[in-house]
Amino acid sequence: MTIHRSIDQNHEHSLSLNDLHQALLKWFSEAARDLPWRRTRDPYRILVAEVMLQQTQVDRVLPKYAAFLERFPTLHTLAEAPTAEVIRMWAGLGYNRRAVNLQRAARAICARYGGVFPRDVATLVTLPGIGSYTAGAVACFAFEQDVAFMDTNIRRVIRRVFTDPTETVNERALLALARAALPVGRSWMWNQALMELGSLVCTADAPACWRCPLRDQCRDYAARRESDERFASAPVRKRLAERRERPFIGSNRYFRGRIIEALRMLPSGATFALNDLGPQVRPEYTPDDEVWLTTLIRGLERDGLVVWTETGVRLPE
DNA sequence: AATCCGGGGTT
DNA sequence: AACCCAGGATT
Repeated sequence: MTIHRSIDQNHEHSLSLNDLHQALLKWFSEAARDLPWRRTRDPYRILVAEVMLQQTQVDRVLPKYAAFLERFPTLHTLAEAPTAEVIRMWAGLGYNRRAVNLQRAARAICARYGGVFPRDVATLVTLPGIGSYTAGAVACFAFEQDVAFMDTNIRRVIRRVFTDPTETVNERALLALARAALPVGRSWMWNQALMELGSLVCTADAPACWRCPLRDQCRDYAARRESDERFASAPVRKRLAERRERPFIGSNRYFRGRIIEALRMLPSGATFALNDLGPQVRPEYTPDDEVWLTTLIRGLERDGLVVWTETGVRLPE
């Protein structure tokens, strides 16, 4: 089935893609949150926001975003700052590799492109920590290009509105649908609106269809209205109990975070001796745990998050 | 395709 | 306790 047939099929009842654009863009202009990264087209500020927002909720990013930009107001200030300082400003956001990669990207832009921000997706994806989503988001939100990209919100909205609820659709097909649905010239607002809708209305479970501007044009809503029992019962889609998430406390990730947090407390340049770091990170630490600790440190070292010398462990300068 | 990578909030 | 979240990189 072609993309256009698939989209047209949604609107066989006299509703066109243009109506879909109108409905969502109108809703966005009325309901959108006032978020700082929507008030700028500075590619540096857009990039910082997009990296922070990777797997991290808006409410948690907001205060960190302001502080980070105050400390590193431009691409150059970030590129020239000590990495330790960048990692410190990342506290509370998690996935600390993002901080290192963000600075590496800033340095690469300065080194490779003379500080001139790349505009096209193909170049952006070559930068560290920038994948297909972030590259598309920067191209669209900073340079207002008509590009489609997938994040968890856009993916969910596109699937519900455009695809058969009984079928599974792969990523490539979803991206093709998103591309075909772009309103040329207004993709900035369109992509923002898709994300805002997925975040505020078309949520993962218990979507608020009654206040959705796309309700009458949504295949998922139509299907669930057909079988009203499923529509009435609250959980739309029960999580399958297979492959459950592993406990976080005690995990590798947990202790990596503890190590970085301990190192952040140190004055700049100071190192943490291995025998002091162990008990700081894990109260019941004994010398027998040294292999366990050094394995963690090697992993952090590989990610560029720590430096390990004879005197001990510290954040990279 | 799976797994790893933080950590806080929600249910 | 399980699940979610403006993903990316590695294997």
